[in-house]
Amino acid sequence: MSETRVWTANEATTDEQQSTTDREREHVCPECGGSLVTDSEHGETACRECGLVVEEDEIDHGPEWRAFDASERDSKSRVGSPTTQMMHDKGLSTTIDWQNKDAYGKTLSSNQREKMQRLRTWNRRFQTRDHQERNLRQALGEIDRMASALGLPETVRETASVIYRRALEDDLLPGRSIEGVATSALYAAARQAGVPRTIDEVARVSRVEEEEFKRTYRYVVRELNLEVAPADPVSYVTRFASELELSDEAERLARELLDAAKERGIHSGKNPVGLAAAAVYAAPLLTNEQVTQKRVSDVADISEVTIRNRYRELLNAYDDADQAVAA
DNA sequence: ATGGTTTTTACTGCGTC
DNA sequence: GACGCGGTAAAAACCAT
Repeated sequence: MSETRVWTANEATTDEQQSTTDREREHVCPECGGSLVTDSEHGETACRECGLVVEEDEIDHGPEWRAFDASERDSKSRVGSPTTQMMHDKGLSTTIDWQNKDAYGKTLSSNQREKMQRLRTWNRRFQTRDHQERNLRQALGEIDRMASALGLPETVRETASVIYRRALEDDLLPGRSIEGVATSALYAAARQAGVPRTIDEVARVSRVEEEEFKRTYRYVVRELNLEVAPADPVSYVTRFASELELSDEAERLARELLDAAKERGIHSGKNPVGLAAAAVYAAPLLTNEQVTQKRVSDVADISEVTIRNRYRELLNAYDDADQAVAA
């Protein structure tokens, strides 16, 4: 899988660095041998004779947004955020031309020139002062986008934006990416709201690499003294169960297993996601549904080994609890 | 930096379909 | 023979100090 990606990447670079002779060769129509003419504006090369369009859109007009799997995400996430592309000029802000000409190309009177100069000054001030605003707006846009992708409610987005603002005010941004901090804010907010998403889930919809995300998250939590309690394993059960298409009975059992484990204090120090994964693996065993460790491992992003270790503990704790009840 | 704990990776053997 | 499961050892990641 990664083979393919590397291959593609290599192709792309060699393409870009293609020698002029190679380019020359491509200026002959493969269909009729006629000469090709390139319309650079549209990045389209067509044959003058037969009209065959050889290459459409060879020029990259913008970033690739969509990633269809993990490896594509890796290769595409290098692109920046939309706003770096959309910076003021492409967006809504106005730029005032430096030439002292009006719209018809006539030169302006000295009176008008002074006026324009003042406008330019204000425009520039406005734009620089706006820098923080834009930063914030982009971050909030990112938070919104990711929250939607993760199905997180409005309240979580609000919490996330509050966290982000605090990070901004405390000068935590210099040295980190807007996306990274935005991602971290959202992850923290979701956990605080009791609707946690796994690190993998969040990383999957984020534009930053998982490593950077985790690093930034730790940093933000520390610097802002955020109080983020360990996630409750139960809060993952519903999602995992539905992804695995478990019966309601099994899902209920999974919660029960976790409750039993909680009472026995199996928890401390263990990854809550691992516990949840183990529960949604163990529960269907008891209800005679077939779910493989592999499937759970894929859904929860937890290794099969960990699932094995945890689910034994879960079942033991459950049995103990049973006996306690019976006695 | 360090040490202790947890998780992952990689490899193995065993039983079943 | 592939698949699911289980165990193990060593590496890696994580966390508090």
